Amino acid sequence: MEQRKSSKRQAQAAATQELLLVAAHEVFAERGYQATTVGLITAQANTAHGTFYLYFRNKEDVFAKVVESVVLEMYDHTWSVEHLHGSQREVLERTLRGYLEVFVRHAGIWRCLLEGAFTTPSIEAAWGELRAGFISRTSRSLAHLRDAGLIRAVDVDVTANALGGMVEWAATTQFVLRMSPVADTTFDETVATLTDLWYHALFTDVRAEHP
Amino acid sequence: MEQRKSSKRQAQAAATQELLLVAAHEVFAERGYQATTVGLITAQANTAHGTFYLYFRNKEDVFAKVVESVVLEMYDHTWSVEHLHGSQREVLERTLRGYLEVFVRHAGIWRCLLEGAFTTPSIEAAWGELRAGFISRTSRSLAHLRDAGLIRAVDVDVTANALGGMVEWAATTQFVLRMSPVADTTFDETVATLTDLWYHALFTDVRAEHP
Amino acid sequence: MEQRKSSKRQAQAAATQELLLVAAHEVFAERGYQATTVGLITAQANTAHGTFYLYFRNKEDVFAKVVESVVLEMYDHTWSVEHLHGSQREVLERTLRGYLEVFVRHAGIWRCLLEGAFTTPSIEAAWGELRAGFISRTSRSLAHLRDAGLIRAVDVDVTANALGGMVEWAATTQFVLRMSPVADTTFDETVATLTDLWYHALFTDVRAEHP
Amino acid sequence: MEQRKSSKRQAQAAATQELLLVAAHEVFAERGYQATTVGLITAQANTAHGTFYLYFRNKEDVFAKVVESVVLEMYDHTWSVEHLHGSQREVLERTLRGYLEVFVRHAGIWRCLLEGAFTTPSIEAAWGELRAGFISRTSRSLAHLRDAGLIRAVDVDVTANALGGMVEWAATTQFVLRMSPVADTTFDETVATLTDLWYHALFTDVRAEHP
DNA sequence: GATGAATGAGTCTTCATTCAT
DNA sequence: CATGAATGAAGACTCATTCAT
Repeated sequence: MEQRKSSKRQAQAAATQELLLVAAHEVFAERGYQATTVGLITAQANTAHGTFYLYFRNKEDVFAKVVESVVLEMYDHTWSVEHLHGSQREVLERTLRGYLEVFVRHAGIWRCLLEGAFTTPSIEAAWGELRAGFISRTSRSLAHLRDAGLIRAVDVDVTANALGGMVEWAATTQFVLRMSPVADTTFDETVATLTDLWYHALFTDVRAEHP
Repeated sequence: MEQRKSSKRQAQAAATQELLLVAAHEVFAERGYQATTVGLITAQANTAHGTFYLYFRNKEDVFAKVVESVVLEMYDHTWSVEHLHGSQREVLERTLRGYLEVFVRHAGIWRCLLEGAFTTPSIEAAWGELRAGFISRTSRSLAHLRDAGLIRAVDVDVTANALGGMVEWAATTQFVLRMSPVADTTFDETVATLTDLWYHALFTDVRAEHP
Repeated sequence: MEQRKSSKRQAQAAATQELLLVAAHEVFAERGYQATTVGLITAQANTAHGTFYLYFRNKEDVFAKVVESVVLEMYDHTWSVEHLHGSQREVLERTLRGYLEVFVRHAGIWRCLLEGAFTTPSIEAAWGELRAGFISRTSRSLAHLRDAGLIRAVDVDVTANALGGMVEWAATTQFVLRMSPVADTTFDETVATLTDLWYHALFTDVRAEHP
Repeated sequence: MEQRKSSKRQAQAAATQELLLVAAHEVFAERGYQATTVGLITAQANTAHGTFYLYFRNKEDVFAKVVESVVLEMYDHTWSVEHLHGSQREVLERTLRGYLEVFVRHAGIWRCLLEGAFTTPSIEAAWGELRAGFISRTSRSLAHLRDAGLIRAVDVDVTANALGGMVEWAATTQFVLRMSPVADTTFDETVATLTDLWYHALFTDVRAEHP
């Protein structure tokens, strides 16, 4: 009897936490990091103000939890040797396209993440970890390709950070900040150009494939 | 006599404004945008709180003034066809090195600018303007080079934004956020790799120069 | 149980709001509109500064709430045809006496209301509404009396505003501003004279009643 | 030589003071008492901020000086026995019309005066003095008329304050506060009704003149 | 588990007034 | 006489966090 009651309570608790998490996601995505207040989150969740503090230490804490899932999804679309079918260039394009699609879908949270990272050390650190994993995986892929003679000999860490960052930042300036002169460029043009730049920057068979 | 009086006054006023500007620069660079308060700035400048409002409308206003000079200096180190002496690659390297040197020197303000841009619409807009100028100049240079047959046919706007952003963001992740795995990469390595990527991504005489 | 909890909470909240309202009333009456600060109100109520903002948007908001009850009470003592028992003159005197008694009791708030009205557009508007209701009712009463041939043919709107205002302003100069030469006139003298003026200004049976 | 210089200086000083006085008048009339700042006055006068304090102790001080002339002009249009030509009623009407014309012309300052009086004790006192003079003169006139048997036996002080206040306040509600229902009444209607009310409230030959 | 009332620290901004030039 | 730079006190408002119920 006690048991059942307790598990019921646990379920209830989990549901409430999820409720708050979803509400937080929505508010963060819409209003940004610092403009989001605990009050707005609980209002969105139809919860009492105090309930928030049963599940999260503070705004930083929820945000970390909201961000994690989103960022993981984004960085999961990493280009990895395992997915190689088709030519290198096609693989590259598919990968970049996948990444950018997720990016556009989560533009609000991404923007909020950048804001939070520049504002709050713990968020900066958390994001740094997630991003490092992504860059390292890219870096290892590049090392494989280099060892296989498919790409030029480059410093794979710096290169992974630079080219990965190129995509990340091009997407941010275009889809989040909507900066000119690229504000009106189409998604496909962007994918094509970024693929092209990655490809020529690294691959050795450039002349062969595009005579 | 009247003249001298007046000019003395003006000099004094200008000095106070400069004092506040320098103080603001220091505080912003050290503590970031939102953590900076008018009180901290006036304390740093050893002026009364109210004095601040004699010279600036509010925090946003000083920040705009602090940022402008810094960003202009940064974006002035743009790569332009006029400076072409030596091989293309050498010009490119010199340009990137110059940009990155200014960048490292002003890392604190740059970080603060990003934070402010993600926080405050007016800062976002102001930075957008400055950056657009920089990207457009790069874009025009690329168009010249392309017309001269020195680089491949690319979408110059997207490319300028992507490659310009690559440098901007690589510098940010490495020198401002100190993210692994590039946190400990040397300045020279970064310059070399970024130059290399730019070069191969665009130039047509790749094989000729590096057989 | 839930119910009782909730209603207890509600009672507590209502009590706090009432506490603040009473405190605000006291401070406003004593110090006037602009000299009253939220800090003074919360100090008087022994609550935290922030508590105030749980129940009121700002000073204007509390003031509106404080004023409403007082002004309604004041203007409720309007002379209306329904209350006619005794001669016209007796009814008139009873009405004016009632109004002036409430007036004297709330002199502090009345003074504050005038100050607020001349200072703050929204208060001016709110007071205007309340007063318009009062004047219109008087106006309608006058129309009835005129149609019944009891008073002379006059522009009832202008007359209601003028004679209503006469009482309002005589009371203000005497009981609020304590202006000479009426500062030391007794309450009863004032009632008598105002009644007399109203009466002769309007009624047709003047000669009959006071030959 | 010293003499001439000094008188020149005095003239200059007087001119500057006048300049500030006029500027203050304009600003007070337009923005009201508390919204007027020393800065606004000096800006309007094209004077340095500090110059103000050479001629006036503070805002209260200028305001007293601005108000005096205006109020005197207003209250000068008092109804006095000396001006009696034509019937009593005609004299009365001319007097009220004159008062209201001045009133409408100075509505801005009048409003400001009321605001200031309810805000600042010294202004209240100063206005009280001026107004007392006006009421007393009216009071004395009424005494004369009463002794001559032209008006009924009334308490002349209370009556002067009440009927004088009736006009003052009717004008305020209509021309300054634009309160309904009299906001759209014409000037002439108001003059006519106020005259009518004064007349019937006091004069003994009512039936004779208007059978 | 949930509630929501209460707290109070922290910042911005205005403006009267002074005083060195 | 005139200037205008500098001062600093004062008050409004927000919001993260706690805790009694």
